[in-house]
Amino acid sequence: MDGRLDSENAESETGTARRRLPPKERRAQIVNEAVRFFAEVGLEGNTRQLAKRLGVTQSLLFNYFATKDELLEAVYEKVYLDRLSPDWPDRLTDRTVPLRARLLAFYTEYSGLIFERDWMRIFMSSGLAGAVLNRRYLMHLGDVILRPVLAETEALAQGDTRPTMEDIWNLHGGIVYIGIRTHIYGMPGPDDPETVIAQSIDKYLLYFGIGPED
Amino acid sequence: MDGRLDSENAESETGTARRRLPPKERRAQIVNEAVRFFAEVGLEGNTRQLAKRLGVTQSLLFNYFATKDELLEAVYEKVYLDRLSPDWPDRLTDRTVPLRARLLAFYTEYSGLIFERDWMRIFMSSGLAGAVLNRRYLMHLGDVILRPVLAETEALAQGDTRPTMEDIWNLHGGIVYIGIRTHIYGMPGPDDPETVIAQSIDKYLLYFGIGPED
DNA sequence: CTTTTTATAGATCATGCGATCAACAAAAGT
DNA sequence: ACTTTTGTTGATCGCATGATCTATAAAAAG
Repeated sequence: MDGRLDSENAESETGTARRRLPPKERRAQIVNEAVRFFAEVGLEGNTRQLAKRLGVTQSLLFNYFATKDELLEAVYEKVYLDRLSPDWPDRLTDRTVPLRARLLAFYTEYSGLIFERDWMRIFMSSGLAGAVLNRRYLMHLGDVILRPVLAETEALAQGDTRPTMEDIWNLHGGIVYIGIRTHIYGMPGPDDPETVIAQSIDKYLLYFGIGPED
Repeated sequence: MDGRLDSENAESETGTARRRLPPKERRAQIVNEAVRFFAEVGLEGNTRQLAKRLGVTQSLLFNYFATKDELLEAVYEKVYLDRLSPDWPDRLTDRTVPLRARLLAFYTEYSGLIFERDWMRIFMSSGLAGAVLNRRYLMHLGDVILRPVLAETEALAQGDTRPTMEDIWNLHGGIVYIGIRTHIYGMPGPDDPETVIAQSIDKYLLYFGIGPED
């Protein structure tokens, strides 16, 4: 259950065969395992268990991070970083491609990135804890993704109902909720998320009178 | 900040004017405050702080609940109970009323109940912690609300795309996500949630070719 | 008024946790 | 080979927390 050893950590059962790693490497190793660990047990998981998983002393952790909070910050950064690739604003506003195709491309890729247990759980935990990075991430998402989507929808909307940011949040929320259901609540999810995502987008576009090929 | 006294708890500044309450009353008082407390600080909030809020000794808590977990169970029950009034299955399937009106009635009332900080945060915390009550609640919701909605939609759907449970979850998730955004992530929400809810429902119905008056 | 009951307080225990520090040993430098 | 550097350990501190237990006093019972 717990005596989990990293295969690379060749500690034999006899005693402590200590391995020295270059600081960068060890730090990365710690953060990587910490992501998985805190995602599983919550942010209040204790450092001793984490150290045990790493096959390392608890005190070693404090050689790389002054406090547990500092370690958690590193976890947040690791998790949040590069989750939104910087070319999406451009791709979402590339009007040579139908809006439906753009949205579909974004949300299939994005959902592939975030419908992941570690990410989902840490994002939710840190959100509950009021982490600043959390809000920053959502603001960023609003700026570089949702706002462009709003502009693109506005440019194509046919009826008299104009889209608002709330419509985009609604689209977004409906999709993200799939991940919440499965990874936070532990409920069974859809067999094929892509289909569900495509339908979400179609519902959204239909409401504003936008056809699949614009 | 903390020296919060219940108005009914007339402890003067001089010393301990202890008040004896009938067990049922005190128990209820503890659970009520515990809901607010754990919603704020998370499920790992400590019993001493909670006791302080109640103007009561920490040891008293353990006179009413053998363990902290038992107290948390009581908190879950208190929070989850009567959140879904039992007449909704009937009202949702009452075909003398247009489906749009039924959905609107349900979600305006339901959102009024769940778009509340305490509920939202405890539901999310307990979900993350893997509480059984959480999954039970969602199964229940699926059975008594979402499944009927699916049946009603099926009966009225016009096009060739048939609705599935995932469509209902998508509608539901998009609406619930409003509460998550505001109360878990601490982001600003819509000025008027009812409008957003109405639009969600309209999107949903439009997709299946169902008019506002059926 | 007296006795009995019991809700509550106060002190304390046991443990788990974050954090510290001196000693050790594996590399790196010479 | 010897010295220096530094990644790592092991022991330990201080504190917070859940839980226990006995004494107390407010009601209830007689």
